[in-house]
Amino acid sequence: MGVRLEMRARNKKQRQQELSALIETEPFMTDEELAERFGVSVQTIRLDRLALGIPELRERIKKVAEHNYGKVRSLELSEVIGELLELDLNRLAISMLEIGPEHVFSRTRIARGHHLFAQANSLAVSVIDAEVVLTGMADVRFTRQVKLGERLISKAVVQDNREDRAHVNVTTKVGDDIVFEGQFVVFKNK
Amino acid sequence: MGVRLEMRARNKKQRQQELSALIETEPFMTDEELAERFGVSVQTIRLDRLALGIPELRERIKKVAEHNYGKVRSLELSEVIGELLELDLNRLAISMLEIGPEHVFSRTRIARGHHLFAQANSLAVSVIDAEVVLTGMADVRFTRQVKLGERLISKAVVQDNREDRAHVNVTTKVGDDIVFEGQFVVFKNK
DNA sequence: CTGTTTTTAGTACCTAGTGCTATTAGAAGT
DNA sequence: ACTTCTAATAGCACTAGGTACTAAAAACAG
Repeated sequence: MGVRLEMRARNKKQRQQELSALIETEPFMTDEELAERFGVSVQTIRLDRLALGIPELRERIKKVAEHNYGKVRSLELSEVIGELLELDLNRLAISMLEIGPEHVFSRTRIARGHHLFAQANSLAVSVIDAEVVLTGMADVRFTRQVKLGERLISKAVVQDNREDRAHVNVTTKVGDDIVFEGQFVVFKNK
Repeated sequence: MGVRLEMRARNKKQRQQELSALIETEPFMTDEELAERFGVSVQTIRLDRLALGIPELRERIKKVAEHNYGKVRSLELSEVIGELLELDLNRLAISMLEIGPEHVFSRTRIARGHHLFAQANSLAVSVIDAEVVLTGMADVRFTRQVKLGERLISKAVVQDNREDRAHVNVTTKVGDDIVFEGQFVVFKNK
């Protein structure tokens, strides 16, 4: 293997790496557009995709559609953020949330605080048995950074349950480490 | 117009209504599958779609994909939740967030607290000029319910900016009403 | 100049359609 | 019975954005 072959190979390799990255960030490009972008023929792009196992445009679009269809539902429309593991109304609730790429700062891979808050808050709200429950106040502490891939186990315990409001303490752990603590005051509208 | 003609027309009308509804809830069906479902020919389905202005499968998939793509990006991957209107580093920042259906409890159409928190938290973090900024503590109050369609204007003011941490006050309003107030303590990792 | 890799070109085929032009079935009006 | 209408069906040419395959050209190493 000589220098030029290595260089050619590197050109190909580099193009394929860039192609992967580009399609990841911008999945809605046809082979023709990609070919123009890289200054190669459409066939080369097809070969690259084949080599990299990247499906065709329509499959990519479909994937995004199906994926996000479920994701938006589970992230935004479900009653509890995360997966509800236990629920003893007016007493205690436990949920689990796995930190994925959508939860972290891309640069540091550390989870954004509001996702921990969201898990805790939605748990505090759902542990209370009433028609309408809304968060009134919250006092929260983020005691340790949470990284990509970690599993957050959140536990909400009802402290004081009055007619119109309740105090709920939530503690979130990763393994044995406490990463989040919060006191929530929630209001009930019967 | 006789009885039979009306009946035929009703059959057509009814089928078209059902078709609209079906495609709305299940947008990933081909004309062939739809034809089978309704016991008519593919051409009839095509005519129906034409009459109802329903685009073809691929366009429908694309729409879902693009829609959710932008949504997940703006909800989960952007640096600031909402739209950044002003940024004076280490002093003040303002953002706007319009409450859509993805932010509310479907039953009550009231915004979930963690979205207000997310807007405020991300603003408090982004107003600080440092390599890495993470939320350490937060003390928040939700002073008024926020309903679907309302626009939240969030204002973050830096109170105390030390070497390793800063105190940021955030106030969120809908029009002149204060709906959220929070004190955030953020930590800097230089 | 030869051998290898890389790239390009071209063909047949596929899906899920559009757009157009018949044709057929069934009922209504006369 | 004959015409007229609507609804439904059928067929054909064409499209985008591909797959899968074969063949040829280009680039480069030794």
